[in-house]
Amino acid sequence: MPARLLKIATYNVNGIGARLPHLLAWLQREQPDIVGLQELKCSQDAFPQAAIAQAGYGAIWQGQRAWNGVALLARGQDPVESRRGLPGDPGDGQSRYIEAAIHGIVVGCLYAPNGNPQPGPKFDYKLQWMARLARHARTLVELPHPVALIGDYNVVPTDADIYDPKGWRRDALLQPQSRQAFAELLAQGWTDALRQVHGDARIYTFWDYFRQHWPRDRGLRIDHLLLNPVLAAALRDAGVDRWVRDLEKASDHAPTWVQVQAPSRTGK
DNA sequence: ATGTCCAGACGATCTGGA
Repeated sequence: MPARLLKIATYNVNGIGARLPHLLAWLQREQPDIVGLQELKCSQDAFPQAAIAQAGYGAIWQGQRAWNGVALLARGQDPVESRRGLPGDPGDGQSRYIEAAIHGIVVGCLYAPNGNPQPGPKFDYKLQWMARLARHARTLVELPHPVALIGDYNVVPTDADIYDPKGWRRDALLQPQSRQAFAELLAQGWTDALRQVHGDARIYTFWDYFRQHWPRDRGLRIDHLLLNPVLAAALRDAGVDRWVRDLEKASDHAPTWVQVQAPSRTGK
């Protein structure tokens, strides 16, 4: 019997109010099984649950007025929520993490802080948040079932992940401390799925709105799917749905995805 | 400093954030 494949995707929508038509068109065409969304930029009450249910997806979300906001969508089922918010700072009111079991996989959806300008309090918050993420990730990586940590990490891991590292050298996304935080996750045993599949190929997931960067393909790779060893063994393909970035009034990010062999229902 | 887009606000343009 052929193995069933699951598509897991992450998409920073940059405002779900402005981007709902794009989101629905993408769900219809690509039929991802598991979706993490970031930058909803909507209050908890304003999330378009009815339209997403109509498209065939159950959803959980953590909204926030105007900024941040994350959601998880599950094709044909409801996510089973396991966590809302990163542990380690009860005073952190920013909506940046939500986690659930979907189709037999534990999925954490994250929107890491941008951190600009650096140095400064926003950069300090970015590094503290990444340290909290690392502490939580350590509790997930060695679990005996498949786990994915997907989202906008706001980190360009290496100079090969950006069109112009010199032009961005002072940006928070390229700082050694930011890159070290990402590298520490990989050192725990997580696999960077896009790099695993594509080796040294140029891959971008974000093209800012300035200076016609999209038409000139001047991008950054900052949306990542990290897989624990159990799930990495099931990895079959990975990619970026660039056609979504080419739509009129597009988000500055494109959906980024992996295809994995579905876990067996009996478990292991 | 620049570039562009989103959401919100005592709004018919400004601001903060990215």
